This record gives sequence, C-alpha cells and structure tokens, in this order.
Amino acid sequence: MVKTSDDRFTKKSSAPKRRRLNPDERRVELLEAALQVLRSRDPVDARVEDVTARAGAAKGTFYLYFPSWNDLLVAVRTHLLSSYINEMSRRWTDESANWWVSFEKECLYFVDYIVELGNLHQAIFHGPIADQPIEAELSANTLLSILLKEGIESGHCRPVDVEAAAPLLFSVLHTTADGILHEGDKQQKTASLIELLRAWLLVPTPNHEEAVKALGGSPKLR
Amino acid sequence: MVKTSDDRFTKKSSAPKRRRLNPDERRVELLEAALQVLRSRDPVDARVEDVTARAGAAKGTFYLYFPSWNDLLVAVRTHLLSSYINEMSRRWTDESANWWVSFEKECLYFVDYIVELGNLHQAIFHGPIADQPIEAELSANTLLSILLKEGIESGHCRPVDVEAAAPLLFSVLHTTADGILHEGDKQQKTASLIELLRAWLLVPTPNHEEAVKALGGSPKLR
Amino acid sequence: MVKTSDDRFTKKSSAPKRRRLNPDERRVELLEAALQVLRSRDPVDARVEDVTARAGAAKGTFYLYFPSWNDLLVAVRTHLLSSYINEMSRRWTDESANWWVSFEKECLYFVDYIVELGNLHQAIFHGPIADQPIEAELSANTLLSILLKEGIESGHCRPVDVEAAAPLLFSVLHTTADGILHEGDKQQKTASLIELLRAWLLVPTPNHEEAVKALGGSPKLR
Amino acid sequence: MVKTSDDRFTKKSSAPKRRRLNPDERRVELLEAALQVLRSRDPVDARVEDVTARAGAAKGTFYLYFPSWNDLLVAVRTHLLSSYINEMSRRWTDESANWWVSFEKECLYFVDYIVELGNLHQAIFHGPIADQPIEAELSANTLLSILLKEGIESGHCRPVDVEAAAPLLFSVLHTTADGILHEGDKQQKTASLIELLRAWLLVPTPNHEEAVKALGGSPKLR
DNA sequence: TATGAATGAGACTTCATTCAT
DNA sequence: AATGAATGAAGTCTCATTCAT
Repeated sequence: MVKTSDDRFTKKSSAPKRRRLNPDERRVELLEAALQVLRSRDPVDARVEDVTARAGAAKGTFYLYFPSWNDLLVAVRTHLLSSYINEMSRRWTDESANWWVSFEKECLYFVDYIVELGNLHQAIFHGPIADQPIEAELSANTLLSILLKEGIESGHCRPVDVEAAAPLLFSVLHTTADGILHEGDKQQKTASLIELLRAWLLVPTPNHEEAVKALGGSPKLR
Repeated sequence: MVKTSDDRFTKKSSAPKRRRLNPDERRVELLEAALQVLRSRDPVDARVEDVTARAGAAKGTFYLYFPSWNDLLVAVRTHLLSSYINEMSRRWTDESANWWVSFEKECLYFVDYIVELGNLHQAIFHGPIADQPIEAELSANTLLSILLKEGIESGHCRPVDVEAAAPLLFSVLHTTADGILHEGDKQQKTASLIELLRAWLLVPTPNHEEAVKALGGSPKLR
Repeated sequence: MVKTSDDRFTKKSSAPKRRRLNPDERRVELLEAALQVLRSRDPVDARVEDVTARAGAAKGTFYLYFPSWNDLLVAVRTHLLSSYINEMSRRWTDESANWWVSFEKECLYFVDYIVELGNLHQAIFHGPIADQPIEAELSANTLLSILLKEGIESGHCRPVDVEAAAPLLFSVLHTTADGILHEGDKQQKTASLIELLRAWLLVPTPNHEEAVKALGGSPKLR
Repeated sequence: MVKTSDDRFTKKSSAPKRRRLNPDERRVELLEAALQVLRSRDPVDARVEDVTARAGAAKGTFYLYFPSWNDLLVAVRTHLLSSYINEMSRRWTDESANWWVSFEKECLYFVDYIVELGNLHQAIFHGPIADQPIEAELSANTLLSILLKEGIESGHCRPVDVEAAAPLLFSVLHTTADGILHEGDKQQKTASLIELLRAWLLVPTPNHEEAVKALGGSPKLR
C-alpha cells in the first residue's frame, strides 16, 4: 500500500463518533455554534463546516436541521430578534417611570445590543438574506412603532407619522452603534443621538428647557 | 451619462471579433457596463464575465484594467461619489437662496440619488469593499460635515457636534431612500424626513411656527 | 503495484455516480493515477483533472487529499523514493557476496529503476518541486553515501571524499539511464558505466587485471 | 468621462514610440534581454512580456523574430553553446601544452561556464525544450567526444568508448557545477571531479604516481 | 516593421450540497 | 438520525499568441 510520510494532509479515518441527540438540542447546538462563528470572523467567509466543526457535528448533519445556509441565517436572525424582544418586554413590564425616560433607556439598550452583535449584524441585516422579509412581529420597526405609539398616546412623544418615523429611528440607533463599533467614542455618539431624539420626538412643554435639564445629563447637552 | 451598450453586442452577431479601443474608452465602457450589471442583478451574484459580456469585451480584457473584482467595485464607488460631488458643487456654486432652503433641497437630491443607485448601493457600501476606506474627500460624511458647518456658521443650523451629526444625517437620508425603494410612498417618507430635519437642525426662531409654515410642506419633488 | 484504472471509468458508462472509499484507498488511487498520468505524458502538461479522471474521481476530490498540485508531486516523489529504498534494503540485508559485486549490482538496479521512471523523473526531480528539498533519509545522495562508506570501510572501495563523490556517482547513474531511455544500446552504456566505476572506485590490487577480469564483463542485465 | 483617482492600474496611453531597427540588431536585443531575464528569475516564471519590456520593444514585436516562446529558448541555447565553442576553439588553437593538462583546464572552464549560467541552465537543458535535439555540431557531447578522441589519439587518454563516455563526462562536469551553485565549496567539488577524471581517463604510466604528482595540486588529492 | 490592446483557453481552487454507508 | 467522503458548478486570474492600427 502506498504510504507517504507527508501527514500534513492525510485524512484521518477516525472511528466515527456518533452523538445521538434530541433533535431540539442538536438544533440549538448548531445555532449557537453559528452565533459564535459569525461573530468571530467576517461573515462572508463563514462556511457550513465552520459551524458543524464548532458544534461537534458532521457536515451533513447541518442539512438535517437547516435546508440551506440561508435558512440558518434566517434562524439566527429570528433567534436574536426574539431574544431582544424578550428582554425588552421584561423591561417594559415593570415600567414605573415616565415614558420618555424609559424610551431613552431603551434606545441606549438597543444601541448596546447592536454594538454587541458586531459582525453578526452584517450577516443578518445585510448579506444574502437582506431581502428576505423579517416576520412582522420580530422586526425592529414593529417594535419601535409600538413604542412610539405608546409615547404619543401618553403625550410624551410628538405625534409623528409612526410608520415613517420608526425606520428613521432605527437607522439613527443603528448608525450610532456602527459608529461606536468602528471609531469608539461612545460618549460623543450617544450624546448626539440623545440630542437628536429629544429635538425630534420629545414634546415641547412650556418650561421645556427645565424639563430637559431635569432629564439630566447622562448625555452632555450643549 | 451611462449609455446602453451597443445593440451589436447584445446578441451574438457577426460583429467584428476584436474592437481595439483607446484604453481610456475601454475602461469607461467596462465601468459603465459594471454600473448596469450591478444595478440589474443582485450584486453578490455579479461576476467578471457579466461585465465583460455586456461591455463587448473578452474576459481577460477585464484584468487589463482592474487587478481584481474588488478593485472594480472601488472604481465604481469612486466614480459614483465623484459624480455626485460634482453635481453638488455646481448646485451650491450658484447659491442665491437661504442656506436652510438649499440644505433641504440638497437632502432631497441626496435621497433621490441613493434611490437611483438601487442595488448599486448594496454593492458599493456593503459587500466586500465595505471595509476599504473611502478617500476622505469623497465620503458622504465629509460632504455633509461641510454643509452642516456652513449652516452653523450662517446661523441657520443648530450648533450640533458636526462629527457625530453627519453620520446620523447620512443614515436618515439613506434610510429614507431605502424606504422609498422598497415600499414606495415617497411623499410620506419625504415629509417625515423633513420633519425630522427641521426639528433637529433648524434654529428655532421667535416666530418659529410661521417660519416653518413659510418653508412649505416640502419642496417640489422632481 | 500500480494497477490499471478500472475499465468502468475509462469511458462514460452507467457506472455508479459516486464511489465512497476509505480515505487511504482513495489517496492511493489518486497517487497511482498520478503515476500513470505523469508517466504517459509530458509532465508539464499534466493537470489535476487528468489525474482525477483517471482515478475515477471528481476534480474537487483531489483537493481533499492534496492541498495543491505541487503537494501531489512531492507525495509522488516520496512514494517512489521510499519504494526504491525498501527494495534496496531488502537486497542488502541478505548480502552474502563481496561488497563490490553487490555495489555494481546495485548501481545497475538503480539505472534500471531510473529508466523505468521515464517521464516521471522529469516531473519529480526537475519541474516545480525541484527546489523543495528531499527529506534526507530519502535522498539518493544519502543512500549512495552510505553505500560508499561501507565500501570504503570494507576496503573494497577507494577512500574517496564521500560527500562529493555521491552526487557524481548519482549523476553518472542517472546519465546512463537517460542515455538508455533516449538512445537505447543498454549494453554499451552499461559497459562504459562499469568501466568508469571500476577505474574510479575499485581499489587497485596487486593482480588487479586478473581481479577485474574475474568480475566479468558486466553482471547479467535483467 | 469617467475619471478615477486610482492610478495603480490605469493604462497609460503613451504616444507610441517606434524604434525602427535593423532586424538583426532587434533580434540580438531580444536575445540578450532574454538572457538577462532568464538569469534573473525562475525560468518557468519568465514571460514574453518580461523579455520585450527589457528589450524596450512591444510585446507583439517578439513574434516578428521568434515564432514562439520555445523557439526563443532554442535560440538562447544555440547562442550560448556557440559562444562557448568559440571560446573553446580559441583556447585549443594556441595549445602548446600537454593534452591532459589542457583537458583538465577545459573541464574546469566548462564547470565555471555552467556555474555562471545559473538559472539559464534549467531553462535550456531542462524545461520545455529539453527534448528538442541540439544540433550535433553544438552539442556538448560532440565537443567532448572530439576532445576525448584527440586525447586517445595522442596517447594521453585511456581508450574508452567515446560515444558512451562523453555523456558521462558531461554529467560529472554538470553535476559538479550544480553542486557548486547550490552548496558552494568549489574547492572540494573540484578536487573530487579531478580525482575522478584522472582515475577514469588518465592513461596509467609506469611511474604513474609521480606523473600525477607532477600534474600537481591545483586540486588537493589525498 | 512596430505596436500594444485584445483574446480566450485553461489552470487552480472553493465549498454548498448530496448521498452511500 | 448521523456521518463525512464525494461531487461539480462556479469563480478568479494568467499569459502565449493574435491582429487592428
């Protein structure tokens, strides 16, 4: 038999290790592996094999759980959005504070969340599944619309056209996050964001200046 | 202006086998072919051969003018940004009007420009060359910074932190364009955009309401 | 031993589309296919696809086993050298005869071996991997050095500078083989080779002429 | 017109400079450019354009003088062999010395010549034209045959089979040169070469030892 | 005779997906 | 359900050679 001493590229015919898992568990493992992989490298370079390798599964196993790579991306997207919404609804359940205060907080949470996505954002919102619509109940725009509507009804938010305002709101949040991610200076970016939000959406009151001052200075206003 | 590729090359005809061109012309043809191709299909699916086919050139010819596909994308980006800046500086040269009026107009031009980019935007600002920095003098942020500075100096614009505001401005413009592209309803999107801009950046004056009313609903859309 | 590729794959037949093999076997098949291909045509014209076609594998399969074409060549080289060395050590294990006699025999084996390489020699010793060093334990020079040292110690070989003599020895063996390959007349070439070896390396003895005569014209060629 | 700021790959449409030359001169320029190019890089990486660029000619001009790349290689080979032969015949014309002395000198010249070829050797003797026969009157073997014949006739050289000995002689010369090229230690290699030559080809004389000693020590004998 | 833009076959390599085991 | 070897379409890029000017 031909035997070479070059081991660099010799496939090892290891004894097959089968890990039989509950299908749900296996799916979760793959999903979480995907999260790690997509975070850790440029998402366009991520390959199916990276995911299965990290999940301790065989390449083919992937296709038992996801019809295609794009479907995985959609699943990742769904997962992340859902988890954000869960956290968010928890936050708004025990809302005691004034709507605007909660709203500003939420916006900053949102920015942080996107910052933490890192590469994942690219993979999920741009890239091949950019055009596949997000289920309405998960979309950031839906979320923000709901928030804005509540704010308007409570009289703390200016009565803007919610349909059109939500995407604008999302974009400034996202841009702020991107800026922080790429250039740092969270302080400055955040301050400018809050300034914009207050000018745009906070209902002017008779003693507006004081009210704003009362909201305080987390962001430095000038 | 981008001209449609000669019909001769749309289908296989008995056209001359070889077209010898001045290198500058050939480069232009390739670039314009690329513009068409990137507009007409999902940019991630576009291949070198699509471009050369549409330009009526052989595949290898591409590599005489661009070292790689990415270099083409950079060239396309540069071309588009340059051409926008040229138009823009023409507009602002013969500025007679009030800064704010010009500014609103410019924002709407900008939106239109992005709308017209369509798929190209994806190809140029996201995708493989997303991380290659844009020469400063061509970047939208630089442009918008300059605009804002002028506005602030002229006293028409609120004294915001230009560094941070420019990206936010860009993002709302871009988002508006995207919205128009995907969902239509230019009227609504534009109105909300203007509303945001005025609330955010227009210096409040004593008789602010009237001044705003004088500005009108939104400038005539072209 | 290299076996001819299964007739099933010589022409397009309704043979099974996929042959799943143990990786070791597949590697061997590819290596043996490579041996055939490199022997049968000008090695510089040999392509990956030639090898996979002959091995009844898909092109991509090649890259599961060899990172690149050059790596294949190295593997082929290693294989051939190893197999020669194996045969050789078998021959010298059951050495009963006088060193010089064994040495002459070995030289003629060596020539035969090179003759049989044919085109392969070109592919392996010249060509793109010519500058990648051969692992010392496989190199012909190492082998010949060992032989010479033994001969010198046993008093049958002239005390030459082994370091420098081994390459010279290799070159005359190789040249003899090349000559036989291209012009034939093995008889004549071999005789001249032996004449050179005896003049150069055989220790002169008092009754040298007779001793040489006793060695005979040249050993029986196989 | 599309104008980009990326000059890295912009073809310069320089005014065509035509250098009309006497065809022979042009051919010589190309040939000499080829010599330089083939010496300066790995010959398999040498391209037509490298040669024309160095010769200050256009790519197409090459094909007015050489039907193909291989023909250039043949021309280079012919040129080098001819020039060596010219030098050599000059040396042997004013031969005053003893044949063997001249012969050893010639061998050392030969080695030096090959050493100086460097990469060129690869390009000319191996590589794509390795199998195209060398015109007899230029071949090293022919040369060496003539030398040997003269030596035999003059009684200084052993009466070997010239046909078979010439290639062997060539190969040891060549191997010596290669060794010097790759590992240095000219001294050692040369000494071993001379030792081989004397043992193989120098006619034994009654007082052989003394004669050899008289030939002296340029190479150290042990 | 000279030029250099253009050609296009063909090489290498990758990897999502399939499927025999 | 799991495995991982196998597939092959697709894509990038090179360069000897051709040919319009």
